[in-house]
Amino acid sequence: MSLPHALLTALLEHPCSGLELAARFERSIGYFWHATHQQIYRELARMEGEGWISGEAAGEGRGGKKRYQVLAAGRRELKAWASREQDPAPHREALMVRLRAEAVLGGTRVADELLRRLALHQGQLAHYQALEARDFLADGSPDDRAARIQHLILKAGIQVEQLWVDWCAEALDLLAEPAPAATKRRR
Amino acid sequence: MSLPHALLTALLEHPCSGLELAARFERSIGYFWHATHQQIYRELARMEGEGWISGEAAGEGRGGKKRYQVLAAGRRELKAWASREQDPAPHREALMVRLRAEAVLGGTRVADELLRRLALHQGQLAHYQALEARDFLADGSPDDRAARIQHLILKAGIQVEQLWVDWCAEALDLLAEPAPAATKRRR
DNA sequence: ACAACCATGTAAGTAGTTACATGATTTA
DNA sequence: TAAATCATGTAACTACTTACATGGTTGT
Repeated sequence: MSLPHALLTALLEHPCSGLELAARFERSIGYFWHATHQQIYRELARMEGEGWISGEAAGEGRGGKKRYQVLAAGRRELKAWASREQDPAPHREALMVRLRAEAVLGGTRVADELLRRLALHQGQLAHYQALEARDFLADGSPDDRAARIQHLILKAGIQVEQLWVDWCAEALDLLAEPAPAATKRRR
Repeated sequence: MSLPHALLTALLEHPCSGLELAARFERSIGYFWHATHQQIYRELARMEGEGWISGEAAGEGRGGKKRYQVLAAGRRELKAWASREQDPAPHREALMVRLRAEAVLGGTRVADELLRRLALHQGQLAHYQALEARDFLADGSPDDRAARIQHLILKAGIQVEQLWVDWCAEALDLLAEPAPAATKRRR
C-alpha cells in the first residue's frame, strides 16, 4: 500500500492540513497517485496512531484546520518503504474491453467514447505541459537533483498522455475507415 | 465495473471454462485487463444468476469442468455497456511515489527498483512483439475489421511497454549522474 | 497407491468509492 | 441572517487480493 507513503512524502515537502493534501493530490502530486479526501483523513488518523506524523489543531473542537508534520518514525518508515521491491499494478483499461466488444459484436458507440477520451487526454497533456513550462523550463528554474527527479516524473505524465492522444487518434481513424473486404493477405 | 463484460467478450470469442478464462487473461486478453481465477469464478456464478451466460458441467459433482456460453441477455448487456461513457481509472504508480521520496529524503535504493522494472518492461515488450509478429504481421494474417481492432489494442500494449522501457533508462541515467551543483540557471 | 496437477470453489482481509453528516468561517 | 464554502469526519459498499479447501484426473 502506497497511500500513506505518498502522504508522508507530500507532508515532508510541505506540512499542511488534510484538505490541502487532497487539493495537492488533485494537482501536481497526483499525476501518478490519486486519493479522495475521505481516504486521506482516514489514513492521516491511522498514521498519527502509528506515530509517523503529528497533527496540531489550529482551532478547538470539530471544524478546525489541522497541520500535520512528519515525525522521525515517519521518515524512517518512508525511507525503508522507498527501497522495497514492488511489482507494477496490473493494467485495467475498460476502453480496451469496450473495443474488443466492438470487434466481436459491432454496432456499439465506442467511437464517441474514443472522441471523449481524446479530448480528456489532450486536456491533461496541455495542463502538464503548462506545469513543465512554469516549473522546469523557465529561466531561473531550479536544477538540483530533487528538481530533476520531479521533472522526470512530470515527463512520464506528459509522455503517457501524449501516447493516449496519438493512440486515440489512430483508433478513430481505424473505426472511421470504410469496412475493408475481409480478405487475407497473399503469401 | 468491467470484469463481467471482459468475460462476456472472451466467452463470445470462444466459449470455455473458468480456468481457461483465467489462463487467457494471463495471456493475450490481459494486456489491459487482469483477473485472478477466484474473481473469475465468483463473477461467472453471478453472471449465470443474472441469466447472461449458461454453464454446462461436463462431469458430475465438484471438480468437473464447466463450459460457459453467452446467452442473448448477455449479448444485450455487453452491447449496452460497450456504448456507455466511463472516465479512465486514475493512475496509481507506486514507483513515482518512491522516486518522489528519493527526491525528498535521498539515500534510498530506488535505482535497484528501476533496474528491475526496466527488465520487466523489456520482457513484456518482447512478449507482445512476438505476439504481434505471429498474429498480425505474418503472411496470411487476417486483416478484417475485428483483426485490425485487436491489433490496435496490442499496439497500445507495445507502445506502453516501450514508453516505460525508455523512461526507466532515462531515470537510471539521471540517478547515476554525479550530483550536479545546486545552481540556478541564469536568465 | 501416491504424487502432481487440473478445476472449482470458500473465507477473510485490504484498498478504494460513494453518499452523507456536521461544525466553522466567509460573503451577500 | 441566510447561503456558500471550508474543513473534518462516518458509514456502507464494491472490487480486488491472499490464503486455503476440496474433489477429480493423469502419470509412475
